Amino acid sequence: MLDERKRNILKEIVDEYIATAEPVSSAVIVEKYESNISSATVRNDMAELEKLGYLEKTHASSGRVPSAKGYRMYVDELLKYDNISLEEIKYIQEKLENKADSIEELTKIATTTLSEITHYTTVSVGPKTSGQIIEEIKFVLLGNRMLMGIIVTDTGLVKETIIKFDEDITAEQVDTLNYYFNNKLQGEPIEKIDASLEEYIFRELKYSVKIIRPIIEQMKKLIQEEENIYLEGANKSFELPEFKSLELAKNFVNILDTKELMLDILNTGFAEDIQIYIGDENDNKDLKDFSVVTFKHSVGDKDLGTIGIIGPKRMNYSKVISVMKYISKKLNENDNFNKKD
Amino acid sequence: MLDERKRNILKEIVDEYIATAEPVSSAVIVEKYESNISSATVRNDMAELEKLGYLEKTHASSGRVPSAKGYRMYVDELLKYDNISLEEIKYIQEKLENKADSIEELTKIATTTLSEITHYTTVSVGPKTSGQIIEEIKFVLLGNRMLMGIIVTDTGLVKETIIKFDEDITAEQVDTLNYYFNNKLQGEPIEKIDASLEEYIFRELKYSVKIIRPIIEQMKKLIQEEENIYLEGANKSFELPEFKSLELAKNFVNILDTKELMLDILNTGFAEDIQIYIGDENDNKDLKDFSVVTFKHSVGDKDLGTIGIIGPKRMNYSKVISVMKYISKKLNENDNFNKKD
DNA sequence: TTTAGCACTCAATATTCTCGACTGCTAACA
DNA sequence: TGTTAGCAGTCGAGAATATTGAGTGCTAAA
Repeated sequence: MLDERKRNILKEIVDEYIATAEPVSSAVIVEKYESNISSATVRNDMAELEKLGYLEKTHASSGRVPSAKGYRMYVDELLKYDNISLEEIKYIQEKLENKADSIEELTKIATTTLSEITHYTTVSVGPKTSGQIIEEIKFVLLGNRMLMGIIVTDTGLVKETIIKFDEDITAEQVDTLNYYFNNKLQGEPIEKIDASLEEYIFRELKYSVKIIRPIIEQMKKLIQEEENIYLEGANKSFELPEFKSLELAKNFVNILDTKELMLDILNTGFAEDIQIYIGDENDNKDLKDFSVVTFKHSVGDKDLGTIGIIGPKRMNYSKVISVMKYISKKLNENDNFNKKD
Repeated sequence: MLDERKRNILKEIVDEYIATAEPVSSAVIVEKYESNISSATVRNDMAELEKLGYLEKTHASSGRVPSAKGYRMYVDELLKYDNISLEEIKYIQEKLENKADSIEELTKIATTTLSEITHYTTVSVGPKTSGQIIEEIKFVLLGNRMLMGIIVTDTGLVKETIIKFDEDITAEQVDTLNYYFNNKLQGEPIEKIDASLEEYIFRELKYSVKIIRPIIEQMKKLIQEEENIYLEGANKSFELPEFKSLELAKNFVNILDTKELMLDILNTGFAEDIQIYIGDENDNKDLKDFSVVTFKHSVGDKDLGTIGIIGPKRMNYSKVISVMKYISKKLNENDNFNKKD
C-alpha cells in the first residue's frame, strides 16, 4: 500500500510537524529531506497519504498535519527508539542509583528525571495496594493512646497509619494484637483486612469495641487509600506553542486536576509495556488534543507504580519513548527492594 | 481626608470590580448604589480618589479600577468579615469534625473545604518540623534488615522513615537503639539530631558503622525533608476572566509549580493572624497580578501548618477572609491532637 | 457643592484590502 | 507510467481604516 518513498515522506512530515508545530508544505519536504524529487511529486504523494487518512489539512490551501492515524503509524512503524544520548544515559544512571529509600521515592526520582530530560510534564502513582501479599503487620505503641499500624508487603511496600484511642493501651495488648493479626494475615493478600477479620479479632481478643473498631477502621482506610499522584513540570507544557490556545491550556489544567482521570489513565496498561494513547484514542474528551505515554515500574507481575508523560499530540515520541525504555530497564535492574533477603 | 461618601464610593467601586471584573464607571455607581447623587458628583469624587492613589484608569476614558493601595484600604478599613452563611458554617463544621487522624490530614481537609466554599485555588503545607520538641523516638524492626524510625513530637506530629541495612539487625539491637536515642533526645528540640548525636551513639553503642550511619542519615533526612505542598482546585482559577490572559495563566502555573516560592509564601506570617498579600506587596514578580491570603493552623505558639488561598488581585476578600477566620477558629477549637493526655 | 450638558478620548469591533504560502490540476516530458 | 514545470485558485494572516459607544473632564449654571 505505502511504498518506501511515501513512508519516508510521512515520517518526514510528522518529524517536521513535531519540530515546528506548523503545517508542513511540499516545498519544505523537498528542501530539507527529498532533494531528488520535485515538490509536485511530493504533493501527489501527500494527496495520496491524505486519502489514506494519515494526513489532514487545516484548510484547503494549507500544508499537511498528521492525523491520529498518521501519528499511530509513525509511532508503530516508522520510528526507531534509540534516541537517547550518552550524556542522558549517564544522567539517568546517576539519578537512579542508590538514592531512594523506598519504592515510592524511587518512582518519584524517576518521574522527575523523565521530565528533566524530555521537558514534558510527567506524572506518577505509587504501587497499587490491592493484590499485594502481607508479609508482616506490626502495631507500635506511641505514647499511651496512639498506635502506629504498619503493613509490609511482599514487594517491599511499607504502609503505615496512625490510630488514636480514647483509653490507654497497654504493651501486652499491643503484643496480643501483633500476634493475632500476623497469625491471621501473614501470607494473605491485603484485601483480607475486611469485616471477617474484624469478627475474628473480636472473637479471639476480648478487647472492647473502643479498641478494636478504630484499628480495623484505620487499617481498612489504609489499604483503600487513594494513591497519591506525583506531578512534575506542569509549567513546561505551558511553554509549548499549542498552549497559546486558552481552550487547550484550560483542558490541560483540568486533566491534571482531576485525580480520578489521572489514576484511570495511569492504572490501565500492562506491566512492562509502554502504553501510548494518542489524542482521542483515550475516550475522555478533555484528552482529545493530548497524548499520554505510560509505563509500569514493576518486578515480575508485581506492580510498583506507574510513570507517565502527558503532552500535546505533537509530542517527541521518539525521545520520550527512548528515554522511557531506558528508565524502565534501569528501574528493573536496579531494583534493590526485592533482592535483599 | 476621605469623607463618608468617598469611602462608600471607593468600597462600591471595589465591590463592583470584584463582582464584574470590568472597570467601573460613574454611571453604574449611581445606578446601583448612590441613587441620590448625580454621576457628575461621583466623577468628581472618583477623580479625587484617583489623585489619592486608590483608583486607576486603564486608559484615559475608561472607568476606574482599584489600585493596590485601593485594595489595601478596602481590606483594612472598608470591609467587615462576617460574610459567611449558616449553610457554610454547617458545612465547615461537618467537614472538620472528627474525621482526621493526623494533623496533616486535618489540614488537608480544611484546605479542600476552603477551596470548595470560596471557589478559589488553595494550598497548604504541613507543620514545620524545626523547633518541635521530641516526645518519643521509636525504632521498629521490619523483617531482618529494615527498620522504621518514628519520631513523635509535642504537637502530636508523627514522622517516620524507612532505614535499610546490608546486614541483619537483632531485636536486642533495636531495644538498645530505642533506649539510647530516647535517653539522649526526649524533651529536646528535633534539631538535636545532628553530628554530635552521631558521636554519642557511636561512643555508647559499639555497633558497626554500617548500622549507625544509615540510621543517622535517614533521621537527619527525615527532619530536613521538604514539606509537602497540598494543592486544591487549580482548575477553579482558570475559570476566572483574568485567566483569559495567557501571560497571567502561565505565571499562575509557574507559581504553583515552584515549590520554593510556595513554601516561602506559606512560611512567612505569624501564628493565628490572617496574612494578606496584595499584588506586588509580595516581591516576587510572577505574583504581581495575584493576591495571597494565608493563615496558620496552630496551637499556642506551635505551628501545625499553613493554609492559603491564591487568586487574582480582584479576589472576594470579604468571603475569603470571613471563611478563613471561621475555619481558623474551628481548627483551634477542635484540636484533638493536644488535648488527649 | 452639586449638577446638566457637551466635547473629547480611546478601546473594541467590524470591514476591507493585500499578500503570499499553499494546493490541485493540466499538459508535457523521460 | 511516473515525474515535473507551470499556473490558476484558495484562503488565512496581518495591515489599514472606519465605526461605534462607553467613558471621562470640564464649564457654567443652580
